[in-house]
Amino acid sequence: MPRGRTRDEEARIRILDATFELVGANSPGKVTINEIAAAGEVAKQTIYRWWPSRTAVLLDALVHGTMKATPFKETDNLQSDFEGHLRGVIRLFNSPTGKIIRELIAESHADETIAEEFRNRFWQPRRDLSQARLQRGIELGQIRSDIDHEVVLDAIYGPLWLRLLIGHLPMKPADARRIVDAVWPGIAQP
Amino acid sequence: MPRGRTRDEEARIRILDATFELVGANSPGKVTINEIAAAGEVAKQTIYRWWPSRTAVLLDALVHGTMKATPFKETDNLQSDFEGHLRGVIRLFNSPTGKIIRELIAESHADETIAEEFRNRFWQPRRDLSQARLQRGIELGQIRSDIDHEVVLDAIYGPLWLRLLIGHLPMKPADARRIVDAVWPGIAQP
DNA sequence: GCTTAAATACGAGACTTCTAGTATTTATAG
DNA sequence: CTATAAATACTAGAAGTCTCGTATTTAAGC
Repeated sequence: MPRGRTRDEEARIRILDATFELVGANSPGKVTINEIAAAGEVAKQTIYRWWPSRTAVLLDALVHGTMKATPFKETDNLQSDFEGHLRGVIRLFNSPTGKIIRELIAESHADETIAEEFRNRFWQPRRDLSQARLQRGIELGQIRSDIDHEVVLDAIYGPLWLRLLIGHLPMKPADARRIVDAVWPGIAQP
Repeated sequence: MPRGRTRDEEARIRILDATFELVGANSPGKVTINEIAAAGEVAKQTIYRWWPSRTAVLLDALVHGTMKATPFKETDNLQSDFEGHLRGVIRLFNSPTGKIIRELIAESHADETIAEEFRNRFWQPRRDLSQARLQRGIELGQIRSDIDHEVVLDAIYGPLWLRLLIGHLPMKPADARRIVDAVWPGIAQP
């Protein structure tokens, strides 16, 4: 047991909650560290004692505020499982979470460390989930075995990310069906 | 003919060229206006006389440096036309142009004006090109007529954008074939 | 047990640094 | 005479650092 005052766990949670809420609520512009500190009722230095940068706080807030993975059912109909999962992710992206993701992607451009952490802590776990399901589909003979997993996953989830980041069109939960329908014939076992 | 000294056209080009080169060459971090001014051998105020913001310069530099649209052949084989076009775009995204696009997307997050201009001046023209080709395919009976164009285009080009912006995997020109192959069965006229 | 010292965290806010964008002044081209 | 360009000082705002006083917890001395 280390000596000294212990970390204020409630402060940590207040910081992450405040960050998540501020970024999700405030329109595009940046949320400053001072605002986060004020909203979390915490001194700025308390933030910098535990996080190396503003962006690191954002990333933690994202992971903290989106803990529960979007569910991925496992029925005997793989196609509708994917459709359901995609629909869930679409909903997630249309919530405040979407704004935080956008901001993190933006910041990632200037900070490869954050880019990597984003992939490791947010992107990859979800990716692995879909990937495993795809693999299972192959073993069950529902999916062609000669496909490039990465390309298929990018084709299914890419349109959603594209619309989130470019903003040319909204992405509705109902689009999940269209997307999966468009891609499925190319990957299903004939 | 306007009175007074005329605009220095060479300076304008030096600014755009310098911007394009600096963003493309320098690793992730931001290129500052001062650096651009120095590299273009121009006073900072000369930049702000003609562009409203740093990001506006970036956007002009992108359009200026990527003038020639990636070619879109029109043979009797629509599938391979799409594949060829996608291959071209992949190559473009792997060049310095890719970095400028990433930076612009990042900046767009905090500036909806730029986001809109980016879509209008870079995204939409290319989108329209692909869209027209898709429409033509329908008229020729090669493509199903009941598909959602937007979703199909997002599925074809989404993976590329995804890999550019997330950086989880590189996108090679050879992937163009895999992507189009994956999507095509879902849209081709049976 | 009780007191005290050591170690660490927190709050508050001044301070530093960096960069976008503005303003001013002087020179130069049409 | 008029508008642009160069040079450079200036303003504003935000990230991140530093300092100081205070609070909290463990360990040592008695």
